[in-house]
Amino acid sequence: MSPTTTEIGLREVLLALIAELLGEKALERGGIVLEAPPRADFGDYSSNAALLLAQHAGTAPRALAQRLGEALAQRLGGQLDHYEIAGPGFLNLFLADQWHHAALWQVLSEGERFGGGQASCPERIVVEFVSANPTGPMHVGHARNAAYGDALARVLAFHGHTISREFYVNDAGTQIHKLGASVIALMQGREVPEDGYHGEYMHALADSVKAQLADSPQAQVEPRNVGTVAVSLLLRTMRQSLDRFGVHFDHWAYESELHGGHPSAVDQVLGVLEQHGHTYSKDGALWLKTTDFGDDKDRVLVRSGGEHTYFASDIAYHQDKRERGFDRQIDVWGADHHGYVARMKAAYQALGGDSDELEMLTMQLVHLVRSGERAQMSKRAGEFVTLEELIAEIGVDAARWFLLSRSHDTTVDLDLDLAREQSSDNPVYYVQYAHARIASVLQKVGSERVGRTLEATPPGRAGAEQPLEAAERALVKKLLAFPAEVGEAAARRGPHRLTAYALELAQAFTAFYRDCRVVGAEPATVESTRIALCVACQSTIARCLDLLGVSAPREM
RNA sequence: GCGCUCGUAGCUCAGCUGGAUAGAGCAUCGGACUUCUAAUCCGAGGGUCGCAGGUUCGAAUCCUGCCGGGCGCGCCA
Repeated sequence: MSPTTTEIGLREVLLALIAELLGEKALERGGIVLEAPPRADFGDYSSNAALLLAQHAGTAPRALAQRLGEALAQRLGGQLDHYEIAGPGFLNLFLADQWHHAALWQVLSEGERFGGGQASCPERIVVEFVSANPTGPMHVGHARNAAYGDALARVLAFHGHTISREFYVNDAGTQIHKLGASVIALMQGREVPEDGYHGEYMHALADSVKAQLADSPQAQVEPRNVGTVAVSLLLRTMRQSLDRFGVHFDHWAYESELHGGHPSAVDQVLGVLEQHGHTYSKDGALWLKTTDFGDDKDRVLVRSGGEHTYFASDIAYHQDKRERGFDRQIDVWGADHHGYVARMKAAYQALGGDSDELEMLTMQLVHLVRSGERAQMSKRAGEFVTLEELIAEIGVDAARWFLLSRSHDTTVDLDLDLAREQSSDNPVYYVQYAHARIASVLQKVGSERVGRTLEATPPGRAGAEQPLEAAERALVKKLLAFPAEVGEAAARRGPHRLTAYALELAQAFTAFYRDCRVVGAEPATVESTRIALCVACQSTIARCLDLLGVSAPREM
């Protein structure tokens, strides 16, 4: 099959022509795009190449566009219907139905791989996300973090990278002591200390800890010990919740392990920093000179009392990830951590790392909206909406979809009423419904007929001469946009783009379904083309939903 | 006060490494149902892209200032 059949292929042809006409150097000028223009009368694809290269070529933009157009028309032959020069020098391409047919079969021939594996430079990437403190249940903010981190990991993996998902467990330090003290207080029927953990879940937790430690009364009064038991119980439920949410981790990294051994990982990393002269002592504490690397003040690593700060553990954890050989580290953090980015990047450089290899993405807040009113989450224990409650109320699919439909750096309003609605007003149901509808159509067609269509070799794929309906062309083009969407979603760390794309694709299919009957279409070649469209569209919708972690039901 | 971030339709948000008449969903209004799943579809209205300058052939997009919202500024985690 000719490489000119896909959107990407077209771009390659165009670039090759430019190199031939103007020399390789012309391509060094970036920004040349070939994209679906905003209006249909600007053609199927449009390029700004002439605008950008006119100066280099020493000709007027429109004249250069004309040259490119002529050369392209010669190269593409019957696949190009015609081209136009528009505005200041845009080259607009109007592709023939023959091209659309070829492109559709190209999509089908790629099968499961369609849109994936395009990363030009595959990397080993560790994505650390959620990492909720194991001192209480996860709330809606964690749900967003989980949905985002997981979808990002899926997108990056599909794009061609090797991904490890990690959850960093803060199971050391004073908070565990506090948790233990709080549980002990409850077990003994006392009030929870002022600075302890309150909240409804603590009572059930205390009961569970008590049951676990029933046969060792002494162990029930040691805060650190009780805290550790409580953490393991909480972690178990967190893991279960995440499991139900469709989020799985490859590795659970425990902060406590960074403190074990002689010397511990933390001690070792402090040694490295000291050795490179990035630390100093002041007021009895050990400081890291993060200001040398762009932070606005230096940070404490070891407090004057001798305890390590959380920061010190975190540096050790990032060093550990470096030593495990990842090319890139992505941390997905809560909104309240954004002030932490500069110091962590500084520390990473102090370790000898390249700060570009470390990306810290901070998630903005989630507001729940119910009956048009914002249900603010309170930080006060016990009043937040938990991940479990969110799943119970709107289900995993809707929860993930809505949490993922916005960019991670903007606050999101989650409308619980809309999310729960099972109608076309609800985007997630609309997309799933399109998928189920295709499954139904294909079932009506029959697997034997579908198989016959897909197995036909190119010459047997008659129908390439059949003119296409507008809705068919539009659907082919929407399908072809998928690889670029995946590429953008991966490059910009923005899986939310795929929710928008999935909706557009579902809309394109629905328009096609309205205008073009599939089952029994005459002649058989037309039916074959439509079956092919259904198959390609179904698998692309399914792929999109899978990348988002949303199910793609075959019937609804 | 300092730092980061956001400000786009009535609402929630895309678009932001500069491109043509700024998009989607919801809401509103007007239409369509002897269908391959109506859990649907078609159409319409709705915008000084916070404000003001600057850069240029061209700015929602880049730069500066201002206004407004959010978050963070500990030898807490």
